[in-house]
Amino acid sequence: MFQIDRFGRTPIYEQIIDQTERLILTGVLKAGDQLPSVRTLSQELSINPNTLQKAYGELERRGVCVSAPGNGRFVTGDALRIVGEGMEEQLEEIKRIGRELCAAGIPFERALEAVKAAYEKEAKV
Amino acid sequence: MFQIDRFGRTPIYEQIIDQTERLILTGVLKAGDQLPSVRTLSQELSINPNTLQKAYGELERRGVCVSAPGNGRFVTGDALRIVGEGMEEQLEEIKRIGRELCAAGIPFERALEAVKAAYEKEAKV
DNA sequence: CAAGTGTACTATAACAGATAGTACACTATG
DNA sequence: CATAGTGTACTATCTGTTATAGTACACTTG
Repeated sequence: MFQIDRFGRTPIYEQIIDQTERLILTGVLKAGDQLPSVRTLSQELSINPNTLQKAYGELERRGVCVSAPGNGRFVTGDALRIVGEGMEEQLEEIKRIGRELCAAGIPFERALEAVKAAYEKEAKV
Repeated sequence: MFQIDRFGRTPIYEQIIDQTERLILTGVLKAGDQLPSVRTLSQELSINPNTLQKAYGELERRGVCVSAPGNGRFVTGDALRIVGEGMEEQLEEIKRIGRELCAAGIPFERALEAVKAAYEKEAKV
């Protein structure tokens, strides 16, 4: 369910956050679903419980999940909307890269193809 | 000529690298041009000479510039080509984000508009 | 009560980024 | 030659982030 890359630059706790949000976006995790517990997932991924706690804490701060102490941690009803809103920033990132590509003389068609390919590939999956 | 953001996540030396390459892409810095010296630029930006040395060292490793000890540091003839080739990675980044946008339910048109807007904005400048 | 949950806390290690300071070698210029 | 300005090398230190280890406590369900 989760895949950790220990050698990349992105910290583990960020990978957890990203992948959890991704699971919500793709509908694998729905409102009310229980997230894997800190202990079990930390064992499964061979990471420290504190690292996981940090990731879950951030997701909670964003309103993506809530904790029920003694019970578990669950996806909120707003999770999908909240995660979706974060995509506006991604659009800004695309614009930033787009300007660089233009400055580099990369034709608009190539940038367009990249986005198109991404949508076609994602749609298949 | 250079703008440093001390509060963002991107390290200073990476900002120097990015901005130098950007200046080459936009034609502000051409083959044979001298780069600002380690001492003067470090004073101007209020950063440590070592930090600048690190940035310049990486640019040199990439073949973007060469150092002439006792004389200065200059943009190479291959600089524009080398920097341009790095743009392939940016296209991959766009694909990655594109897939996320698709998963988030952002319509293809919106992603397309973002790229289009970037190219139009850059072309004006 | 027992097991499983979240939470809090301290301590430690490792690493990256940045700074400070010093010293040396080279080149162009006056 | 002397000087100023250039690149280079090196050590040491500081800071913040990331990750780990270990312990302890509180809560809920069965």
